[in-house]
Amino acid sequence: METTTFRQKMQIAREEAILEAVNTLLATKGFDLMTVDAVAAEAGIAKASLYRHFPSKEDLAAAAMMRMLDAALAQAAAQPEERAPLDKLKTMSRWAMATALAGNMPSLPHANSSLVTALSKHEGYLERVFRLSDEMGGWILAAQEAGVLNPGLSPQLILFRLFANACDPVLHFMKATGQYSDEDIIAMMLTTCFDGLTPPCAA
Amino acid sequence: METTTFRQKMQIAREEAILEAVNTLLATKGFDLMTVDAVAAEAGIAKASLYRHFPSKEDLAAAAMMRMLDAALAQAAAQPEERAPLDKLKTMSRWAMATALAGNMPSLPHANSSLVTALSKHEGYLERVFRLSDEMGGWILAAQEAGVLNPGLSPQLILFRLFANACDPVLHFMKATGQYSDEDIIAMMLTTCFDGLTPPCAA
DNA sequence: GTCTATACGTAGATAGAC
DNA sequence: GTCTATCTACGTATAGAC
Repeated sequence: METTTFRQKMQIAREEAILEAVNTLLATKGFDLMTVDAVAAEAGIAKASLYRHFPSKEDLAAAAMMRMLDAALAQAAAQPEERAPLDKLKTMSRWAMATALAGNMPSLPHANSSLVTALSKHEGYLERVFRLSDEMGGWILAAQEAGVLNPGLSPQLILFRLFANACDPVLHFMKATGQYSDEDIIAMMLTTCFDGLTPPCAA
Repeated sequence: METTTFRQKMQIAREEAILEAVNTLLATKGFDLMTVDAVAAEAGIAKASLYRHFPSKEDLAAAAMMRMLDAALAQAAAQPEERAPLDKLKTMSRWAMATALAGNMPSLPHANSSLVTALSKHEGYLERVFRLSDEMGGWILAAQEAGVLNPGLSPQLILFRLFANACDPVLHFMKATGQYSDEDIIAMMLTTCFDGLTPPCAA
């Protein structure tokens, strides 16, 4: 059975290369402007071969999104048990923004495209989204109970805002000024997200 | 000269109808998925006639963006002189989010499309963006001096965050839950944007 | 100035050889 | 399983009649 196993490994490696290409292209050009030709070229494979691995452009993107969500879930799982919930949330947000600034965060189109409708029915994708939401949702509730997140806010709203950090255009605007390092930008985003634009408590 | 005047009025009315269609389609589908055929159909005009008014799809979108910016500038000009700078900023943000929730905020593609490159060289568009930025930038500085906006933050960052509110996906996520009115959502967005996610000052 | 009809390019997907 | 070559659909833009 060694042959089969080897072939499987090759297959997985090939698919990993494809998804890496999709990831980059989804991050830089977005789904609509990402062409399957470009994915094939970037992955160094013929387009027809690519379609042997993934049946459609939507499946291609869905696989890349799931890959990113798996990375996020791994980040979540890697959080030290003793870390405070609020710090877990900030760490997740930091990771997501760093990924985005590095050009490795695949982003969905805002508007109704074929992709969103496909994803909204995609089991594997939804399962991962829910799992990540549950985990972070737990931290949010804990942080609210601990009094370090505003208990008056809907946990859902907080979750959405944290998710939205990953694809916030402000990240790229600030980067485009050329005045700040990625770390600077992330720090500013975290400060303004959690503490707002108003001055800190006059204490 | 009445004939000419009448024709001009007709021309303007026709172009207004076209831009209204573009505005809606840009808001719902985005630039890439907006087809010129759809614009023509929505405006009740033949595609070839449409190209008599606007030389390209990019010009079409640029005109819609300028129309939106003019509306924003009108909002800015309509602010009562005596209103505090911070309230002027909030009013602008409220207007932008209400427009977005109503499906009337044309949004740019994040990624590099033909539109962004076209807009980045478009005089009329840039002039309006700068004019709006200057006006709001002045209010930001005043609010920082008054101590109601964090003086430690870059005014540019604050401006970007306010602009980003208009196209924040959280708006539509919250709307999709069906639990909140537009006013509720706007209030929540304003609170979290200005005061953050952490609890209010313990006073 | 508006229409119908069409040119032209391109993108997603497939056929069929190897 | 991978390739080259191709199909089909569609989107931007234009030609030419009225």
